[in-house]
Amino acid sequence: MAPEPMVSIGFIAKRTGNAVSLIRYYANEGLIPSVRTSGGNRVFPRSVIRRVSFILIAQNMSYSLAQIKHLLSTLPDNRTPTQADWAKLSTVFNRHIEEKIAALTSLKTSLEGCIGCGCLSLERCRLYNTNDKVAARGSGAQLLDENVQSQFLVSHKK
Amino acid sequence: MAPEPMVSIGFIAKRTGNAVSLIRYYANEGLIPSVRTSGGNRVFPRSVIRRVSFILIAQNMSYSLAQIKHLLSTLPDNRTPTQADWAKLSTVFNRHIEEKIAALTSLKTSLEGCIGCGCLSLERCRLYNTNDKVAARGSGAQLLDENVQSQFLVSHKK
DNA sequence: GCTTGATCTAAAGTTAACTTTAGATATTAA
DNA sequence: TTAATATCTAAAGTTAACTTTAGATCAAGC
Repeated sequence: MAPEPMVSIGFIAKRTGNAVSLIRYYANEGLIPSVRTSGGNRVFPRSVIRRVSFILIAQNMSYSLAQIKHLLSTLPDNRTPTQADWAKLSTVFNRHIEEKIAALTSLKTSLEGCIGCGCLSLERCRLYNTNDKVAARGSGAQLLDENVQSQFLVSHKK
Repeated sequence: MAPEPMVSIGFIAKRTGNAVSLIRYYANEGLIPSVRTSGGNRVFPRSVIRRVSFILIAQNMSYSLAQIKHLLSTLPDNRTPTQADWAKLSTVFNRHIEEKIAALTSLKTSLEGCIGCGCLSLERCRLYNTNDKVAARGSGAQLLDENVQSQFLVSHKK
């Protein structure tokens, strides 16, 4: 295989629409691979653009950087990821997306059933499978559990 | 209407599964209404349980507290929200859920089409409508725009 | 060779969303 | 009434995810 062309940090920043400081931050955090020029500047394989874009998408899905780092660890650091590498990662990711869609769909149904109508009964309102396995933000945030959602949907019962 | 029974901060905390400090924090931030006893302790209408639960659900959907405060502003502060009050809020919220589901579905389709298969062409991969109107975290986080996602999905093109 | 712009490091600053602490008062239960 | 428990305030601390700053070096074009 031909060696992949290396690009500067500014190039990555521009191509992904981010600040240079963010790319440097990700590099320091070990989220994206880089090597140094003889002068000490970082250079990146072009494929890092994909990696950064993946990070942004995953963040949008409420993954923490720690979780993303873990996800990305299935990609090789020492060579450019192949189609197969990305496909493997994609499979895991896809399952998370599906779970998230299912959770939202369930939440929507519950809201419609419980708030939209005049329903006041716990029996009809109780959620079954609304847990969101994906979202979780480090310290403060908790996963919503069934308990919480039930209370939201049922608390009008005196 | 019979006056709604008032409950303590500890009661709200326990019922919603949160720390007392969080309930106090929300009260201070104006996210939930409260009044004081003669001694200075906060007391809440029971309906605040719903409100807190709503906050947790909305946070799980990546709303910031500022956005949630805005959403909740359609609920009356001076009286217990009626079914109709919640239904109105629910309508807005429901639309956001639908948008989010649509965005995730689109992302999923794109991932399957672009990464799962051997597709390398920009034409077949480009996303059209994946913007997520809901998520946005104050300072650091950006909305994913079409640009970023395209780059992720297409960057293997040399 | 020189100037200009890009990049470097290390450390400090920022924001959101909380929690923790300390010391004081309120409330409840015996 | 008294002890135990709950709550209060104000201020400081915490964590994640960044950005900003300052002063120095690198790299590119003329």
